[in-house]
Amino acid sequence: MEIVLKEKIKEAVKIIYNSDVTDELIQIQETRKDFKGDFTLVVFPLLRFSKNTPEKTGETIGNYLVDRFPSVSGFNVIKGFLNLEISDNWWVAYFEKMVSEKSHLENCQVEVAETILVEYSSPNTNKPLHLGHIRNNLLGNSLYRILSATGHNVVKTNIVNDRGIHICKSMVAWQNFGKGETPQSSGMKGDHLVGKYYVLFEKEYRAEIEKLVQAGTGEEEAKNSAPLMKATREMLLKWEAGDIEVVELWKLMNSWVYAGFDVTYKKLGVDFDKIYYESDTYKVGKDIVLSALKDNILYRNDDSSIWADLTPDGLDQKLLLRSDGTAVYMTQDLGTAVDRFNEFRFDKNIYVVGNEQNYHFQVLKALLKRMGYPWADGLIHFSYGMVELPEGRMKSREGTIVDADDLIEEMQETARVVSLELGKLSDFSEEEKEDIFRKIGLGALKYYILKVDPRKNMTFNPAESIDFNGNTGPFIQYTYARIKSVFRKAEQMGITPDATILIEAKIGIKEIELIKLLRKFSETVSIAAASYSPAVIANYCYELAREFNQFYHDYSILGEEDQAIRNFRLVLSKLTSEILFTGMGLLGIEMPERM
RNA sequence: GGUUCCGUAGCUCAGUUGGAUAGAGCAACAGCCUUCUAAGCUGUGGGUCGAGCGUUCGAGUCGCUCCGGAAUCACCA
Repeated sequence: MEIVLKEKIKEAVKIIYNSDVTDELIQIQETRKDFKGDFTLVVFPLLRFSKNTPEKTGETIGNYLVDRFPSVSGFNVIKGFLNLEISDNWWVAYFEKMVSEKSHLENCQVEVAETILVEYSSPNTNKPLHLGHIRNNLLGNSLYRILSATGHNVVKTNIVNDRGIHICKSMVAWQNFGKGETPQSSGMKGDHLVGKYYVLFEKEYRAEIEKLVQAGTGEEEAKNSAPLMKATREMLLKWEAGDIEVVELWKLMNSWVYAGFDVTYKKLGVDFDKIYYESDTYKVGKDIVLSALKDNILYRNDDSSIWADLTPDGLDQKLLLRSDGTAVYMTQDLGTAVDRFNEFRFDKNIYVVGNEQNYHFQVLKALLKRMGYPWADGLIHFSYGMVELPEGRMKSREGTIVDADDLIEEMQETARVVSLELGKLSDFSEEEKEDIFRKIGLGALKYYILKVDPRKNMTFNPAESIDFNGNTGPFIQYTYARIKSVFRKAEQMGITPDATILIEAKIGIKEIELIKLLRKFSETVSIAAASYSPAVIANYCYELAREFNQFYHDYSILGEEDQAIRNFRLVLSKLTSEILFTGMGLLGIEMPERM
């Protein structure tokens, strides 16, 4: 409609003022709710042609449109804004077209489908997942869904940080203090068990440092010479050398962690097409670094560590291999990127990684370009904000880490309590009830996280549990369940919606408002895909649900006597439920049929 | 100190390329269930959009300066 209006206005300016206008001067937007009308032309930019007041210009163009364009049923001019009213018929016809479309995603398909890798999750195998990882997983997974929905060929990847000095820490701690404890013997989830030893390492390590400092050793010296740290460094060297005993222990402890992660991933509803392990890719990275050294792209320091000089790129010196020859984080990321390109020939490689690593990705891209990989341009750091507590960052030392498994459990528990209180599910089996609690609890959590602009830091207050009223996941799920309920009732009454006889119905204001919102769905998905923002879809779904609830409150659907109107409202409700289902599906949120 | 990001109602957040009187939810208060699910709907109060200057017919949005906060600049990941 906007496009047609633009053409008509162009034509009007041509005929009335004898001038050619460029598209960007014709600004059409939706009319604000407090004014009468559907679309608004901002007339200020056209004053240079009309050489008249904004009011006169608006009126002249308005008159022209009403005379020549039957879909424009009326207009009003307020200040420099020409508010155009579109006829009900046009809206109903448009609605009919929407209903007839096979898929609600039909209109947001990209012209050129790209191969896009989305890397998300990226856990360390030394501790369990926490709230920060939840944001990462939900964003990454939703991004995958959104990009796929617009027609791209998307591959979900995960890089597991399964090697490195931090992994050795939990291994050393387990060796020294573990007494052979296993997930089976302790009854602990594997990732939590390994995490326990990582925490223990830090504790014991600090104690050692303190002892040394008190004995007169310097702080730095103490950190380096503490027996636990020495043991850890030795273990890393042994690991890189392939020492059998170390590798076996490493495999064993990692297997515990993976079993634990799998449970959490499953609960969150995320998965991966291809999992990379740094224990594989760091070697590729090392080779790349060494060959770049040969080509004089890198340099070797006196202590034989290897560096890149990125000062010409406005960056710094960057270490790529330690003096003892072991790899750092950057080394393996180089390897992973090259590995991936060789396997997938991606157009884009999106890293869902927190904004604390902005610098890292700048360096990674600069390095790859320096090394002559032109595809490095396709590397995109999807930099999302941290999840903070009211008092600031989560800190393991202060025990403020919000554990992922605990949080998911709490959410389901809250859903259970609220649902049982409302008591609408009494005729369900225990199993069915649990499934609904799960959907609601996770819906609340996922929506809470995803409705926020991913780029921004967000605050989570553990003291206030996540809400189930207002702008929340359960609110939208509830709206959906309500519509489903209407349809169950309609079936009982022997009424089936008929999408082919809509035009006979007279429609009201709320109904047009709903149609307007439904119409914006595909555009919203396109914007979300282009801006990598699930939040855009979350907020859209909320707006749609709110609008529907108003309609639902103000109008009777099945109680309507006029059959054409009743049918229209049924079809309208049906489309709303489908859009809500699809939209929330892009966020990875399931919808219960009843709640 | 350098670089980057952020500052919108008491709290948590929206605010497409600059457009009209800046919006939601939570919390508070007041209403609405003999009628399709009240996890809902309606209303009231609550704002110098961190501050200032500039560009513009028009700035929460763009530019500059300052204030406040965060991240990063590791032989950590």
